[in-house]
Amino acid sequence: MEKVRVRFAPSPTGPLHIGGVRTALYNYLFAKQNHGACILRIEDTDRHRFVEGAEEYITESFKWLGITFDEGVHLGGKFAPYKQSERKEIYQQYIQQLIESGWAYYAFDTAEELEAKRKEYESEKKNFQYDMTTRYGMTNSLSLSEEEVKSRMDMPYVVRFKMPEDREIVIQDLIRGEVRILSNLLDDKVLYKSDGLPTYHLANIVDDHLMEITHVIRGEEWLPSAPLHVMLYEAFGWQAPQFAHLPLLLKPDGNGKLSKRDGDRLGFPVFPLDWQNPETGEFSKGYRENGYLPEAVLNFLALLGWNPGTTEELLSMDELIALFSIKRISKSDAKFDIEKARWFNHQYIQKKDNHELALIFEKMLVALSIQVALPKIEQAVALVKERLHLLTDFPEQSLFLFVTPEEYDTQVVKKKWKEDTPIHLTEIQKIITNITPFDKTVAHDAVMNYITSNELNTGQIMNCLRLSLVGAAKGPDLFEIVGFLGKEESCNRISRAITLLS
RNA sequence: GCCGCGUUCGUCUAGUCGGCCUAGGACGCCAGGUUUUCAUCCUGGAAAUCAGGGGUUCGAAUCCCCUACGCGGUACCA
Repeated sequence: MEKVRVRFAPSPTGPLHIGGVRTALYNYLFAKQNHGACILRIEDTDRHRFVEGAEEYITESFKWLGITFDEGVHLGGKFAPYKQSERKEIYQQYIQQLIESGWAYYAFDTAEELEAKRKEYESEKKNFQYDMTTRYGMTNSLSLSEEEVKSRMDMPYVVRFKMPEDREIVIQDLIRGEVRILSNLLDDKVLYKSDGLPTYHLANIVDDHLMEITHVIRGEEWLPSAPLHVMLYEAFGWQAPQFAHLPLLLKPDGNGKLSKRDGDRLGFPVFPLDWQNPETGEFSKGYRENGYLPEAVLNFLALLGWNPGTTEELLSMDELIALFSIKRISKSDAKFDIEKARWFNHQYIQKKDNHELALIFEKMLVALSIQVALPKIEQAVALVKERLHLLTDFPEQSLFLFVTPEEYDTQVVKKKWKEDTPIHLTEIQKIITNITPFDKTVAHDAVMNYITSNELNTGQIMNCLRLSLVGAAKGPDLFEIVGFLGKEESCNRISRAITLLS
């Protein structure tokens, strides 16, 4: 058995959130570093919140990101099944054990009764909690006689944990150190629902134990229920795994957890892949479709709440695995910064092979009904690569290389296009035409020679030439463009500009 | 309300058990340079009195206490 076994256990209630991706990444890095196992478990014990397609989305996201699991749904493993809805019988057995040992009890209070109770307390500015102070006044196997309990067993009921009194529960957290809480403040959580399925708390503890999980690395939102989990391990007589509660990812502006709404509002993705909710039709964009490279997303995410202890920030997956350490995870929440994510993406695009990029861009061009041979695209990549922050920047950065400009930037025209411009451009066109064999360097020298010998304004002429070829005052080196377009197309564009702008 | 966790430049963070921190790096921002254009790139700069207040100490961002603020939790959701 591996000495380290971790798990990522999402609930299929929607697309995988970017914060979840980071949690999964940390689990993955920790497992790989320790030659352990990383498990993917689906926690689908809430039937009401189940969303069609969410599980497939999660799987596909990890596939894109390059995070692999050693065991889990779709993968199998020695502790299968890895989907909680397929493990119902297992939980029934364990909840029975808890009832028999006196750690849990049946409760018959209906949702309406509980709601009424809460309202009642609320009106007195108090908070109702199903706990040691109230449980004997409620309808459960603690307050009812054996006979009464028996008679109610064919009606819906839940099973609650009987939180022990006067205990100081200590959680040893790998990130936060010791966290202490008094058991008297805790409530009797429902472990088993009336629909025959366990709640997260029960299923989670049973599965982590059965699957021999050694380290639970999860979001800080779980810290408040960690004492319950610790007590459950005690109730079962099991050794608890080690805990590490991760700081949360916060929205870039203001406060609060990063949510889908923030992404929509601020215009950046919060999910790895595009997602459309099958029920509401609501659409959410993903990093993949927005032109991010998975390695950039991962690198950026890894550094949100963790650092290697050096000033190096560009880290490959292998480097992350080697360098990762739970000790270096920070305690405080991190605000999400899409600008830095863009910067990482820019860096990774520069590292990426031109041919690989060309294959990606070929599809984008096809989608725009532009057919270009792959070697030509690769050539274009070499020209515009360094100006790309997102893969999706490619079309707008390179379109003029493939398509003759339809319009000319009016600002530039106004500023640079003079009365004698057509005369000079016509001359330059002749110069270019006469170069055989055609060569961009020769073309450059010849044009420069024309400009200097006629004592012309270099910038003004060059900008007009650029305007003719590109349609705007942007783009890579002018003669690289001329070289890319070739003699004929370059001359055609010059003619066209002269006609349209004079 | 109650419980828990947290608090260093706008943001991500460094700051190994107090002294080398007149607080370092990165993103972003600003300026200059390179480029006949734009972007990239290079150089430089502004930017945190270390949340505030008390201690302890020769000496504190680093230790202790209090306060404030932020976040999380408080469901038959995970």
